[in-house]
Amino acid sequence: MISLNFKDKRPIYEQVMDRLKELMVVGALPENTQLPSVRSMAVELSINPNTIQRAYGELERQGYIYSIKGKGNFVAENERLRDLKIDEVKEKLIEVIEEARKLGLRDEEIISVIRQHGEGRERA
Amino acid sequence: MISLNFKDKRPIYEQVMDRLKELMVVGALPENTQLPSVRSMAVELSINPNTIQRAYGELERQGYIYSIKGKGNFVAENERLRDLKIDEVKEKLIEVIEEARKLGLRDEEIISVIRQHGEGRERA
DNA sequence: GATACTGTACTAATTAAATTAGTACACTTT
DNA sequence: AAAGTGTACTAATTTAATTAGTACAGTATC
Repeated sequence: MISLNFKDKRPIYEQVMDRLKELMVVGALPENTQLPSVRSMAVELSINPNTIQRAYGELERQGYIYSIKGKGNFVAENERLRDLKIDEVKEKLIEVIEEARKLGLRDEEIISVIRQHGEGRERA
Repeated sequence: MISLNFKDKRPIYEQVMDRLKELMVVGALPENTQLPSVRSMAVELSINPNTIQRAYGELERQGYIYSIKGKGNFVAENERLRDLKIDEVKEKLIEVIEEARKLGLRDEEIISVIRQHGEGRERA
């Protein structure tokens, strides 16, 4: 389900979070799906259960999953998921835009970067 | 010239780099200006000279400054600076755009975020 | 040449954060 | 009761950033 990139110097729990978010948002993990248990996921990735626990805990805090003691961790509702992730991306986008403007780039220049980079995804 | 934010959990050398980049690109530090020596900057910020050395070394590697042994570190040419920073930001922008598209956002939606956020900077 | 700056390189010690290790306890299902 | 689940907690380890200290080379000035 997940594979780790050890070249990446970000913390493991963060990589796990990002990968799970992607799978959830894309629909590979539908809403209310039960995620692998903390222990089994740890075995699968050959890392410590505490690290998974941390990832799950953060994901729950952010609203991506919900957990039921004794039962497991489950994917949150689809609508919720998409909104959460879109908000995250918009946040990032705004940060970059502000940085670009500090450099004196005008909106039209920024937008042209988007258009020039984007090819063939419009009708997807 | 620089002040550190200890709440920020990014490495100090990275904060120093970003702040200097900003000062250089904005023009507060014109091209060929001599930067504070490794040792004096360290005293000013109450941190270790090695940390400044690392920041300067990285800045040179990235092309923002050039150093002359025995003389000091100096701000690179203006044209160079702006291009470097703009490339950085465009890189970041493209990453965010790609993430946004994965979520199914169309270019028009992304662009509308930019326009809605940007107010009053068009004529700056 | 001597002095006092500058950059640069290097090793060792310290600090802080992530990760691991191990244990314990509560809840659910069978 | 047994076997799974989540959760909390402390302690040890590992890793990266930072500090500490020293050394050496180039520049400028006297």
